[in-house]
Amino acid sequence: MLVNMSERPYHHGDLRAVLLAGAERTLADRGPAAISLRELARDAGVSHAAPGRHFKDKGALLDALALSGFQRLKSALQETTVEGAGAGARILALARSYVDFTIANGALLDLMYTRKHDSDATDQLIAALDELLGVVLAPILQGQADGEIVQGDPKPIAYTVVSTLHGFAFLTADHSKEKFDGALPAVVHHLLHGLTPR
Amino acid sequence: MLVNMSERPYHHGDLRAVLLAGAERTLADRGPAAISLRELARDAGVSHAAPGRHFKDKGALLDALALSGFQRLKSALQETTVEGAGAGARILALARSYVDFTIANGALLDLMYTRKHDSDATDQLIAALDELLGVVLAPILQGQADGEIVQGDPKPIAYTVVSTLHGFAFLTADHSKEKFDGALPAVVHHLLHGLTPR
DNA sequence: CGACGATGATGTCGCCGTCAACATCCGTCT
DNA sequence: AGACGGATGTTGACGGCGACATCATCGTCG
Repeated sequence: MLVNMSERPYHHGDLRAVLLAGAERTLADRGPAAISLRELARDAGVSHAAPGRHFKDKGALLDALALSGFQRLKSALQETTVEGAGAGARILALARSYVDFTIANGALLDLMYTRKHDSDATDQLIAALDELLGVVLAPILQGQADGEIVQGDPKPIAYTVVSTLHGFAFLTADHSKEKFDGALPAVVHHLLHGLTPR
Repeated sequence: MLVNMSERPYHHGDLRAVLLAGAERTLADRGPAAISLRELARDAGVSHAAPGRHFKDKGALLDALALSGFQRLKSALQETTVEGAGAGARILALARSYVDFTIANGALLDLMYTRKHDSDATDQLIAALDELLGVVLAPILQGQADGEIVQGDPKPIAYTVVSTLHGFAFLTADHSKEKFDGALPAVVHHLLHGLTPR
């Protein structure tokens, strides 16, 4: 099972991963329309049809890319641990992570949410999104147990949080970072404490 | 300046609009990747290079499509007038409009937010998004004047509202309508009254 | 050691976007 | 009126692309 990484034998040995990495690079550099299987093959030093062995068609490659994006986003959110802080601080930290990911991987995030609509991996991608929802649900349940989050069905609460995070990250990615980034604490504050006077 | 709409002379007379309409149709039916200038030209009964007279390249057509989407979304939100109701009802109505538009024009909404990232019409598209922000800002100012919305800088409040609307609409479009649609009133309630106990 | 499945190479097909060169129409200026 | 020029449409060509069929090579396992 050993692979010689310095030479270039008949079999590449790592082609699938190289193609995905190259695709993500062009995605970030020149947009999704610039992703070309043939170009990726050239860059990998492989024939123009070789990618077909690893991805049924171009869409399958994009799906794999989107899926890896969901996994990384989920990891980023899960690793956002705030030691001993309250529910508000936890949600703010989640929001920061989401925004950071969006800024660092804007085009990838677009792809993640676009591939879901027309793709034969829709089910997998929606499942990945549901896992994201789960990551947000946990701190809410904890917050309810601690009396820091209002009681009631936690799912609509999670929807509210996820909606706001996602929507705000989108605004941040589209406009210049400066314009919105400073607004994040205020937005989370309004999310936590409401828009109506108390 | 009169145009004969029933015959098909050398000059089409309405090609630009026909191309846009056809593109939107394929976008909704078969996704953005299925949009082909040559196919649109065939459907319009015109030569394969004719679209080039109206759109510098394919990207320009997609930009025009996205821009028209922003204009229609803005109109839909502006026409969402709730007679004599409070700020909460106004925001709920805005949310419903946004969700309705998303469900009816999911692929178009994707395009609207994707073209912004890599396009030479980025400025126009961002300006269109800013106008959307303005549509939400107005009811908030009104609500503050009426004492129904918490005082303070209205912009972060508008960001919060827009973020939640956009994010929730996205969730609704991605998952099945049934799963999320019923949650809209609860989400708006949490947005208005906050997540922390009062 | 031989067969087989996985992976890659080569060649081909049709479609696409774009451009250049040419044709036609229409409003406008003289 | 009539010529001109800009806007719009046509024709032909070029290179790139995704997909497929066919052949070549490799590693593995019986």
